[in-house]
Amino acid sequence: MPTVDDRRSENSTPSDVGLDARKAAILNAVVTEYVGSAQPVGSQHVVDAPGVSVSSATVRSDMAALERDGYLVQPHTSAGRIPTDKGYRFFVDHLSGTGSLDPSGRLQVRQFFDHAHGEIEQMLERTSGLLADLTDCTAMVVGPSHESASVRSVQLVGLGHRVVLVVVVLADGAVRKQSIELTDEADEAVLAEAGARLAAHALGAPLSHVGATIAPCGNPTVDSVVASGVSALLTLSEGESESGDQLFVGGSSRMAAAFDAVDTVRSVLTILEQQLVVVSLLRDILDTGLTVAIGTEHGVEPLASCAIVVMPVSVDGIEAGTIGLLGPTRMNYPLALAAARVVGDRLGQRLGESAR
Amino acid sequence: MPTVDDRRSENSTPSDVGLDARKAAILNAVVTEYVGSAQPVGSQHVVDAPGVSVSSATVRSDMAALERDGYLVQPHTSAGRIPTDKGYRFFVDHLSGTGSLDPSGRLQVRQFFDHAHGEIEQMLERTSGLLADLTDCTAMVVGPSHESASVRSVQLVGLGHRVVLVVVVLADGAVRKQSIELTDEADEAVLAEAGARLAAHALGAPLSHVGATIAPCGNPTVDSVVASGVSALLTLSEGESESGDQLFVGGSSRMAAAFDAVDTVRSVLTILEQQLVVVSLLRDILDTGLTVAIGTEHGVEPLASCAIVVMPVSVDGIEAGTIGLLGPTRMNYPLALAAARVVGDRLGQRLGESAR
DNA sequence: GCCAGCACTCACTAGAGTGGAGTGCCAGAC
DNA sequence: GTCTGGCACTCCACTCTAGTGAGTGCTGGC
Repeated sequence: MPTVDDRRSENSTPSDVGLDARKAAILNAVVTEYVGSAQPVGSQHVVDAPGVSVSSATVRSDMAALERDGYLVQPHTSAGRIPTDKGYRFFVDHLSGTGSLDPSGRLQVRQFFDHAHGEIEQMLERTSGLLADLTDCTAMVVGPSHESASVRSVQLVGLGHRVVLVVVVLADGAVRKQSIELTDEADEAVLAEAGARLAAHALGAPLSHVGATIAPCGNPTVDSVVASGVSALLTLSEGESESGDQLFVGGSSRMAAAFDAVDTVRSVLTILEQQLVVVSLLRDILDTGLTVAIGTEHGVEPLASCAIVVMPVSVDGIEAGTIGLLGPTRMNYPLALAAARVVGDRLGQRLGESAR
Repeated sequence: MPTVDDRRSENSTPSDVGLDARKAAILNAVVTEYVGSAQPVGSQHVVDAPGVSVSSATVRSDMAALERDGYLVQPHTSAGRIPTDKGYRFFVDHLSGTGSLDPSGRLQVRQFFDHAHGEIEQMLERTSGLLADLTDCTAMVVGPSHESASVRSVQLVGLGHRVVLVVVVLADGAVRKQSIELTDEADEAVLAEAGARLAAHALGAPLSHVGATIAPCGNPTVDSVVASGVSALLTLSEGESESGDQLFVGGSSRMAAAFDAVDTVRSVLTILEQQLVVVSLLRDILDTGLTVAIGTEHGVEPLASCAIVVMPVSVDGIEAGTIGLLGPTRMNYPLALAAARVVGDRLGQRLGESAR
């Protein structure tokens, strides 16, 4: 099977790929060349590629066959060839499984995780920047879902003059807050009492399981505060499910470098601004079992000239987030895959350490 | 003085502006036309503008004078005129003070604030989207600074197996968290005790005033937890000052529509990705007493073809954030100013309500 | 001070010509 | 069969050359 680093393909059998070894080598060479140059690739540029030891005439006839089969296109007659989405698909499907980063990239990753500190949100944000730097793609990092995390603590903090902050800590370390306005002033004792009752009510189960009602204790002041508190919890639960998971996008400026049509850039950026769309897009790709979605393979029309590399981040085998890399279809797939894999692994380890 | 809505300028005296009324009217017309069309404006297009009731020949001679004085430029001989930064500066300096939004924009703002809910961060984020929609600019919203807010609550929440979360609530409702890892397991009682000691230590003063040491209480387990807690507080304090205020950027895709040179777009987006740069840029502009910074008036070179409208958001007279609008120098200044003013006012009111 | 008229400038467009990178095809060699 | 060198062909990208028109500056008269 052809590998990323050395494109030896003599040992790939025609039957398992639908393309004989030489055609596969030619296709690989065209993709690699085109990714680098963004120019249609002619037969002459391919003859020196490894695995292709034939004349340009032979390459031409193979390229014509590849075009018939839908792997390549010509922008016009008498131009070189450009890979189609199907061509890219073949390319990524036949990459070796474990392409790795170059040394300087590996160093960058190591340094990043050695110096990473701060809370999870900050780390995810910075990770998106790291990935963008490594790959020259736009990076999307989705944080772990907190929907199933149980409530570990509920506390009421008075902010003065009838305004009270409900602070909820979840078992995975996430903190949520919601301010409520009381009808009457409440002193510290009342807040403590109400906080204790709320805690008893909500502790141990996820926010979504918090009941809407709570038995009154008899003290009307406390009961009214508790009622407000419960509705705050419900609001929080709602927010948790509707806003989806946290998304961090880094390096969106790279999209401007990737295309020269300014409206492509605009429409891609518009998509990136819609958290919900991006998160569910990544979700969808993962659900269909893909790691790379090329062109129209995902359904989002404005991203038709883009490819997306997705990598789940797992902590101790449990999925705890997603990494996504967005670039033009002519992105550097081996690099993107390697970067996503390495950073995803390290990130998973790191999250595991702090969550234990 | 010329106004935004009707460009009557007969009552402006030459002395107070450096330009006679007709020249000012012509300049206004050129700016308005150019903002709309992005095409150099010829003398013919200006003769019908209000305040200009002369022939194109006369307009031409005035335009030549305006060019001599640096308000206009020609891209090339025999082309129309384009405003210079100085021209835009004159334009904005002589706008009527209170341009207002069109009815549909006002409606949009009203609806937004009627339906706005959730905590402050979420609201600021959405506000940036609203502003971008209203003005077709990229919107930047800087949240209130929490640096001087005093600590209202400190709580330790065990997350299991030696990991403890320090949760700090500030008087303005901001919540900060920092996880710490203990050397030994600590039970609830120890955490409560340590939490109480930390609270006594930190309460009432801003995070930056938290002392680095705290007298031991004798119980070595508690003392070790307290020590970790103090260092967590210091880490938080550090984070507070170094990361600057929270920034929300909305509608960055609008920058792609604003320029047709793709590398201008890229360099502008690159700037927008740097929180610290953007926040201090807005700060600087406000500090120099400007509301609008055009072209190179702010020092950031990659934004030379951009203009920035800045509007402080104040709650009860105290500055509590900043609104910024970023667009090309040929942006719609009256609209941007009006939107920033209206949204800034409403946002200030809103923040006041919930913080009271 | 304003304006009609005039000569002039120069980006933009269209069309013709050219060079070159690339192709498809074919006949012959292995 | 498969590969290859050779050849005719295609068509983009580039250059060059008008031609067009929107725009200018200037001038002389009102």
